[in-house]
Amino acid sequence: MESHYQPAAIEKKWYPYWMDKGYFRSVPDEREAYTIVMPPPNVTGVLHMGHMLNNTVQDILIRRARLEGKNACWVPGTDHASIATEAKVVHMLRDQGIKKSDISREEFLNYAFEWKDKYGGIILDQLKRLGASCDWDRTRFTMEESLSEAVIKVFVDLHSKGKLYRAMRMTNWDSEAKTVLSNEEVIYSEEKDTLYFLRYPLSDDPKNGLTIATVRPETILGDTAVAVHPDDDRYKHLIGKTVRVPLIDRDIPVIGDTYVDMEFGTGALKITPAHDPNDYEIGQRHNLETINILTDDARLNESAGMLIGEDRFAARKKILPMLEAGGFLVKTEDYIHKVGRSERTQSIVEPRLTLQWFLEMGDFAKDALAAVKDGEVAFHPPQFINMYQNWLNPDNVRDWCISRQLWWGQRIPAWYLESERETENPQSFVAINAAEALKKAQEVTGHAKLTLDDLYQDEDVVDTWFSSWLWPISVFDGFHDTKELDYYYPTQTLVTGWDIIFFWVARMIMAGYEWAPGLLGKEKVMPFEHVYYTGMVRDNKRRKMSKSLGNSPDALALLEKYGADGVRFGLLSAAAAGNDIVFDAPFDQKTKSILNESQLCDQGLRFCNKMWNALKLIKQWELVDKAPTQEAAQINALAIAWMQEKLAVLQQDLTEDYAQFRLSDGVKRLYKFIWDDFCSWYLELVKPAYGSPLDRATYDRTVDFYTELMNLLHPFMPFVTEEIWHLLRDRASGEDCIVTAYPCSTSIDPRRVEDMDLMNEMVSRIRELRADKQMPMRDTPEAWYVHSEKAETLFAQPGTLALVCKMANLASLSPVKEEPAQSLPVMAGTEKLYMAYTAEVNVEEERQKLEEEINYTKGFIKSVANKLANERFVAGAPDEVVDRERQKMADGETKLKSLEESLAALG
RNA sequence: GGGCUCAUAGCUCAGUUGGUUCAGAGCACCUCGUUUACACCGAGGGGGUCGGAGGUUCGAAUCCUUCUGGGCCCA
Repeated sequence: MESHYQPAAIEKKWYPYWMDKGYFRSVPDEREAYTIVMPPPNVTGVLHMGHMLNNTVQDILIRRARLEGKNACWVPGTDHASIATEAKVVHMLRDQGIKKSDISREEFLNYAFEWKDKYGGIILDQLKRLGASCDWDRTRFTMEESLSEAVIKVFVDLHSKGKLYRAMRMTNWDSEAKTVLSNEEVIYSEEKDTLYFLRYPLSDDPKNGLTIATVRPETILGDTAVAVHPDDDRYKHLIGKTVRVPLIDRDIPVIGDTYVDMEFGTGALKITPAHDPNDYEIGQRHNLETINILTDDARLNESAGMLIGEDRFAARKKILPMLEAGGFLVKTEDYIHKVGRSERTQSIVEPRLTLQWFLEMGDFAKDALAAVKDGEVAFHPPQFINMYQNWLNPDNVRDWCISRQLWWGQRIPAWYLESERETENPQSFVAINAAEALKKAQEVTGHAKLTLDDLYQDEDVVDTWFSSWLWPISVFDGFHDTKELDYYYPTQTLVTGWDIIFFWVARMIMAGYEWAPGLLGKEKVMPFEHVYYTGMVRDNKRRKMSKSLGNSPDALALLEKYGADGVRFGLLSAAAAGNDIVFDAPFDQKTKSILNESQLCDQGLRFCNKMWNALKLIKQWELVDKAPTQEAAQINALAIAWMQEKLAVLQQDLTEDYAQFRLSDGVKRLYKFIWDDFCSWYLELVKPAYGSPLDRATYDRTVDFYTELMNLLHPFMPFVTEEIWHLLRDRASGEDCIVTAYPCSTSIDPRRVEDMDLMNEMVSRIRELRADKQMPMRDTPEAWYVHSEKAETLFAQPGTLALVCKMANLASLSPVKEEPAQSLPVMAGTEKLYMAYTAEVNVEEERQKLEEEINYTKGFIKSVANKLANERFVAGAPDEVVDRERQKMADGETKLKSLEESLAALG
């Protein structure tokens, strides 16, 4: 056997093996289903730390369910990611010298699908390296035919229910990509700008006027009012009058609105409803005219009245000297404010009114909120309900703009009359295809002779979330056929990041309650029972790890270096549910780039090595039928009984960890158990003396224990556990760790643990004393214990004395009444022991140590006594707390007595 | 501006209805050690007034108020 654990070869071996055996495959049967749908990563994605964490968690839950004998089904897939993918394809085409505007929609989509086929599966292959046990036969893609059909069906359904409408809305406009951006596609950051102070003369008294402050002087051409605070003494007399917009001499009213911040700028605010979201709202309140002065690529249009055709920034440069010449520019100030830029093109986002499809969210939000409040969908950790509630309460919820000006996505199934192409809000005909739309158009207009040529389809596609909100239903083709949906839905657990709690989680809940009842004929059907939120993976500066920042280590490099088990351990041990995790990959100061290193993952790899060596130890023992000595037999019996008891408790604790989704605690618990309890204590207990063999019965039990531990650890670290599981015993075909349910140990007698804890304490204290006196390992001194009820009960059990001797390396341990000559005392809890010590004792040093401990113990007793003397404590605290205090008092006094005796004995 | 969340050892975090005079773990650091599974190891050790201030309570890391400082969402 290799001296060190080698993850690479072992991981390469098991994954294909599991696949060949079909262990990841799920088909409906009579067993209980445990279903997880993977949050589909973007087809453009490459594996990053967030994916690894998220999918490790899902894999743990699925493997655990599989081991519990459930029909575990984990559905993988990818998301078409409209904007990101379209940007990638546009970029690729540009590299080939093809402009998007030069090709047709169909041609573009061909290129896009080609791109998807080539790169879209990369991330899924990377997940295999991590050990993800998905049912790959079920891999879905949000743009494939069945899932797209579902999107269209749902759109038509919502339209027929009257929940869709088309309206002008202030949207984030990317004037370079010529598309509306969703809020999450806009990145805000502080930028330096200039605040221009402009004077607007009063219409009826041009010598007077008021001064406003703006960072966008070119937009004055779209002004339709100036607003002041109604309580502002400087201006309130002007409300109702009109002022004149500089350069174009348009008269606009001065209005009063409490939105205005009197402290900011001059306290007077120019209102440009077409180009600012807040101004738009104020405009709505005061029935102001809305003048759009920009084209879709952010040039001034005819409505501006001047500088027509100039880009918005060029226009700003040109208008300033004109304002200055006209005496309107009062002054300028440097100004730092948040500017929104397009995530894709970096261009400054232009607020713009566009005609968009909207979905009414009021009823949806109500249902989705109720589902979580009533506990039908449980959040882990539960505090995320607060955020969810905040999002969905009626005051905050906003209708969902679902249209996107892109080609890559499901095209909106709405048709319009060619004859109304230029009108402001043409009537629409929504249907699952053009033929149906034509029928509708013929009916509605009364023109039976309309042909397809008289109609044109909406150019836009729906938001990607409008397909992914159907994911838990559509991956089972639920809108087409409910055979699989009946079995797998509702799914059990959704594992995702809290950053998409509203975009995705809430919307899936909405879709679930909207369509699953009709499809399945059930009253209320949630898409999942539990939502487990993982934290964001951040770097050591607490920034979210992302490709654009370059602060994420290379996932594949980490897998290479530490093995999948090591990385899984590292990620998970740092990841308490919901809390963000700071990943420890260090920065290289020279190159300023992140290193593909991690102490946490290294700890995981070392853990694998520890287990590997424990296996080596067990495998090298020589076996005989009967233990060579009675003492060995007795020690082994004690060790086995203890381990059995500990394992029963471990199983209970782990069950609780899973129930509460405390997976990080679970893996740490196993780490401690295997390292400390199993390796450092149990294996040392049963380890035969040098040159001696081990009895076969103990060996078998030891292999049983280790097997059980591998089963328990398997969901967390699948590869190393499968390997060790197989090397522990010869296995029949079809017998594998991944599918072998573990037997349930039951607790027999908790005293076994208490007794062992006491012996462990004694051994530790003696080892400490030996270390303190620098006693070599080969020395085996005699030792004694002082009579007490506890000690007598313990040592009456066969093998206990031998056990302490073996572990503390003592020649003997026997009862004693007086302090033996040439010995040193040691306390283990309330029990006193002596160890033979023949070398010179530094009396002064020993005295000082004892005095320190006596002082401490006295202080301890005093504090407990104070507590017990307090009537309100004795009366108010629960009985068990008071009893515990009394026990502490008694133990403290016993200990104090022993210590004082030792001090006296020093002379 | 509204809301959520966090602050515990040098670092990253536990601390589950308030109850030990030990506030835990891992890593890092220091000392010692090659004892026949493992130096990717073992045995020890240093290191915390639980962000500050006030309050409730017999008792507060834990509950309340407030302040400070991070992170995030929305506007």
